[in-house]
Amino acid sequence: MNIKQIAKKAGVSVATVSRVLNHPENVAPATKERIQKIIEQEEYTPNWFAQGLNFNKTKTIGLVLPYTIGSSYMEIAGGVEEVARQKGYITFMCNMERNPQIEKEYIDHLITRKVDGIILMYSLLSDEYMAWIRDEKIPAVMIGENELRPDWDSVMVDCREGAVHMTAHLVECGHETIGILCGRTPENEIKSILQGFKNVLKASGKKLQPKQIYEVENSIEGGYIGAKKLIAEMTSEGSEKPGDQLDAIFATTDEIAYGAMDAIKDCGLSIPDDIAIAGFGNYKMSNLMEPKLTTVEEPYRLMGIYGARILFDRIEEKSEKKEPPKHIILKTKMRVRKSCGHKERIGEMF
Amino acid sequence: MNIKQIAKKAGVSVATVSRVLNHPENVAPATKERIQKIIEQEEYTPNWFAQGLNFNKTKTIGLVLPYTIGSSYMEIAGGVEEVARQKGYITFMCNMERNPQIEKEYIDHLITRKVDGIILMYSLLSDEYMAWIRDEKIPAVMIGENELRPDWDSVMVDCREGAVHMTAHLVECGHETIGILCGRTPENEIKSILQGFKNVLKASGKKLQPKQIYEVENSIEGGYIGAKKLIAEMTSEGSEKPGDQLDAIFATTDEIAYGAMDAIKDCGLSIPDDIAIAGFGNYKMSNLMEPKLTTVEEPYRLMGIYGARILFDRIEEKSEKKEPPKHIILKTKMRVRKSCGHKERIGEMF
DNA sequence: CTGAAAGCGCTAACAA
DNA sequence: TTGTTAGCGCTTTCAG
Repeated sequence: MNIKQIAKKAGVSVATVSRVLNHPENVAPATKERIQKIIEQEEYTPNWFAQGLNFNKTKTIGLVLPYTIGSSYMEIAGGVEEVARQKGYITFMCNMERNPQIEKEYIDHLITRKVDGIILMYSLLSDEYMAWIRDEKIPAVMIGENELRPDWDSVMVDCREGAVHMTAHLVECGHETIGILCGRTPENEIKSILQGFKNVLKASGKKLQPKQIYEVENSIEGGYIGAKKLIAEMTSEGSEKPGDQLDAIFATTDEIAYGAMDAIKDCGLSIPDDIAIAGFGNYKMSNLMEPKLTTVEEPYRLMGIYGARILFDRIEEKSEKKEPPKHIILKTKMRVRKSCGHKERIGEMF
Repeated sequence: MNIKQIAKKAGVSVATVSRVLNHPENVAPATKERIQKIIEQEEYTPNWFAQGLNFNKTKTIGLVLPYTIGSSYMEIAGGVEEVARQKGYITFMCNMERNPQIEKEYIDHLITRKVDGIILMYSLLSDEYMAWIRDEKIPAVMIGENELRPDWDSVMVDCREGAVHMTAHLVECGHETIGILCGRTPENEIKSILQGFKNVLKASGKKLQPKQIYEVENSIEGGYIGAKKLIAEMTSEGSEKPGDQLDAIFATTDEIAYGAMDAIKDCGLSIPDDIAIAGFGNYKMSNLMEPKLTTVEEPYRLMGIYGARILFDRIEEKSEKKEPPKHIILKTKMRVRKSCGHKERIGEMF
């Protein structure tokens, strides 16, 4: 059923039908009602392409994310999707598998498909490529970058501060030698965690040898392997107790922490008495680990919601006066549970 | 940049440009190359809407899912998305929040947007509504239905068999009284699990009172609350040990099992000595629980991959001769770990 | 308040 | 091999 047939059925011209769809105030009430009834009866919906050809708008956004697994990503995605749905938009899900090549291909697809806006989660794109997106004049917002891109709207988390709090907590719990398992985005996100970690250790006079810092895959397996290596590395020669030189492990991701916990247990060690463990993210399961994982909560869903709101503000923005880029920095929150051995202050801090 | 401008730059008609795009074999090599060079230079891409208006194809599919959280859903989604990407398609993610109203709205959106096909995960739609989708002549495949819809392509899991294996295992481990925590899709999916469970109990002469069967939200919280109630219900009057009449809990979902484990521990009970616990799904974390969770593995990713393949077969199918609906039934796999107290056969069964 | 007709960018049938 | 032109379904300007 197309507009012509509706027009014929109503005994009017296509222009009039189009008007009741787009400018109903310019149609005589009687005609309008008659046409509306027919539209309803026939379940007529304007052809998407024809409308697009005229309006160049799709009520569609693209969401590019690193993986489809991983609760943190999906919570952010859920936040985005919720806002989009409320606004009447529908969302393309683009799983780039943390591969910049795939990310680019997807963005090409999105632009070809005339999405009204794009959200880039933990993007891997170079600045040159971003410049190209800018040229396409399509609104985009970045979520989860850690290095600020001043030219782009973004939502980030103050990971450095989170790491500072956590490291301070670890020190306060009496841990002398703390190892760190760094995973996550290849280049940037761990940087600030590591920075916060180092600063606090330095300030509190704890030693930090290079071998205490370990880079791992951001996954349960990565955490397992990394912890095993770290423990092996931190064992005195001839000691029968593995990891005797290590008091605690700070994992830059809860997922890594899960794997590390498994590894510690596999070594016959107890958490937190032999080795304490701290995570980052506060994934849903962290509260069910044994012992329950002390971690830094990141407000994932909120990141998605804020990101989407900024995007829709841009989309609806009158193109004449563009506001300068917005940068939202969200705070983390300590979740002190049992895995770090803090005796008194179990509960929530900060 | 549009086709007209390219044509002018190349000194040819738009038809010729269109030809090098769609039927390059019908263009003289020299002209073709010249035009291609210009297309590349100008980074010209045909207008999506104009093309759509002619082809009525979008290289786009829609994926409707119950939630964006929950590793099982996202694994299925990941499988779909992978196949779609390989085929050059891009996927709309429609989170219906397990609400049939939202599901319908999304499907309307998808149809309006002229997607080439739709995948419905754990759909809540009535048969009448499905008939309406049929009228729109848009290919759709169902993933995760349990009641077979003979008219529709579908990928399902043989949950009944999985439940049979698990229940048999529980019995074999020596558990007399087994409670079951039913969650998941409101109406259908648990049905066959429950059926398998009942059959085995009956066959092995175990008792099964109504109070051993408990319906819960399909979530960690649901599992926690449900287990608490179940335990309370199954405690002898005057007993100081809660749940003394209960030997094991079968959760129809790993998520429910997680919550239940937490509840059991909170009661001061040990797993599996006081109460054993079994799950269903084999989510990623089940291997990290303490004790490690014995569960029935569902091949989630595969469900997505198969579903997508069927869909693309349909999409590419010559409309003349339609093949009859395909129904793929995937098998589950036992993952015997520690939470059920089986002493000898730790490892994999079946 | 309504209709005729041009145009959005592209494809393909038909002619040359 | 190439060009001309009629659509695809809709919106909107311009007349009436």
